[in-house]
Amino acid sequence: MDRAHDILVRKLKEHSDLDESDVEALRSLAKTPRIIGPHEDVVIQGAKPRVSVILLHGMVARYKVIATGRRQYLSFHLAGDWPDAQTLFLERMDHGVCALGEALVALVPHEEIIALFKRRPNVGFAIWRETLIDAAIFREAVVRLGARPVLMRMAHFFCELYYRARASGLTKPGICQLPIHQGHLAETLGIALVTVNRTLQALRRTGTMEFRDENLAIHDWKALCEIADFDPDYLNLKRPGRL
Amino acid sequence: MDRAHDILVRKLKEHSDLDESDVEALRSLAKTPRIIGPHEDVVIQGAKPRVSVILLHGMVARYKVIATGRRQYLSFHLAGDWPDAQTLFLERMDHGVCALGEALVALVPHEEIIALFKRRPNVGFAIWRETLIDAAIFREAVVRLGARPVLMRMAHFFCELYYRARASGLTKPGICQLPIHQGHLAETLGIALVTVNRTLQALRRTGTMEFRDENLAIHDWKALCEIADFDPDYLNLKRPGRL
DNA sequence: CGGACCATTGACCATAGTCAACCGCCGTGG
DNA sequence: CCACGGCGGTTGACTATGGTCAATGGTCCG
Repeated sequence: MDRAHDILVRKLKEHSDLDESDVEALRSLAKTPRIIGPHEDVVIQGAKPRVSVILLHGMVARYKVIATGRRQYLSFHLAGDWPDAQTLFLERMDHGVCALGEALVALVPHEEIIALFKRRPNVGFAIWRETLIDAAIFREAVVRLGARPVLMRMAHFFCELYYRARASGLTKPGICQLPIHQGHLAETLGIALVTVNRTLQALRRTGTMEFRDENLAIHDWKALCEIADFDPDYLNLKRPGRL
Repeated sequence: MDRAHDILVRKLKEHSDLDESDVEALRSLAKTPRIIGPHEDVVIQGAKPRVSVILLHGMVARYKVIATGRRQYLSFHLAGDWPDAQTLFLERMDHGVCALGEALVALVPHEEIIALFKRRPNVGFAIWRETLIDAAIFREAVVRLGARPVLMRMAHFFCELYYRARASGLTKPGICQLPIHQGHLAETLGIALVTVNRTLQALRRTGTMEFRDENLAIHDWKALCEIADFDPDYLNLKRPGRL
């Protein structure tokens, strides 16, 4: 699980400073690998996990199901993300986590992590920061759903995902593979499936981006950001990386 | 500022265990009081504050303004809340905080708080938990905006606010004073002002609640929760308190 | 008394939702 | 081998929810 360690450290360094001893301490954490099949749940809504999940490969999504049966996706996660970090201090999962394509995760026991925080507060602060960025992403999702018209909403969603993927080195220039289907978009953006389809076409017609067959192609990043009113500040990444 | 200390400790104890020394350590924090006028900003979007805000009295709201000029409220805060706790580890405010009615806050220097975490990890964990509950509330807001029809959405909003106010002892039985106007509701729930008005009327007609003149009256809590599909689990409060 | 602000109402409109059919691709099994 | 079924995506016709625009009323305050 040395690869797990590298991915985790790389991600935390996107926003936090870690010294040699911090990195060393993170290496010492027990990391149990697990493969998750497409659409399989990694964490069940309502569970009380005693381990945390670090995503090593693939994509997972967090979601809630409400009484009407409708599913709402909350966020999408890429390699290095820690999609259930909040279980460190919130006992019960208020949502589920599922894999989109096939995913590889590492499981780390809570007690080890918390013991580590006491030894090395800086590691705790880095992970705390990770959870705060997570919250910042939710805030932006609130704005997206509450204040942005549909075209802008979808454009903004793709901007965020592309930007984050790029910061983590998961893109080819202008291209990004995402195991996301139109149904996921509907349940993320709060619109009907047919509207997703029509809005994707409208986005294609702008000439700025194209999403089909699980592939996102960015043709004109700057113009797309204009359409989306996208400003990556809220992601709090240290090295913006020119796009 | 002893009152500030009491309010803060009381709030943290809604979800976390603090021992005598923890409480004592929190008492030692410097707390500078400040009065905020109605609609005045407590924290400006884009600022890089070196102090954190603890709300002692009144209500504040967090919001973002997007390029179109539309304002989206993200959350509302009651006495004891720590509306900008994330500035402890995220340098730049991605949103603003404004007072609704008149509000009283206490300002606490970041450096003191962070030094305290190193001495007493448990206090850090309590405040970390506070920020995680904050994130849980944003997640629920995402679901509200993305998945719930308008009547349910508004009912859910009032359920949350009433439940939180009650947990903090800020309600009279079935009654809660909230300095919120219909315009705020529109920019919180992602609907037009006229729709707010009509939906409030629809809610009155259900006989479960009434909101007018800044007063929320709950007539039938259980039925209202049904309409709202409200389940307070996500608030992670220790003592649910029968309603 | 006049103006500002908030709430309310009515008439009309537009965006997105519902319903339903069809296409293309792929994997499976007769 | 090809037929079939399932799934994801696409399209069209119609509907409905909520938005826009505009006017009115009430209350508080200067």
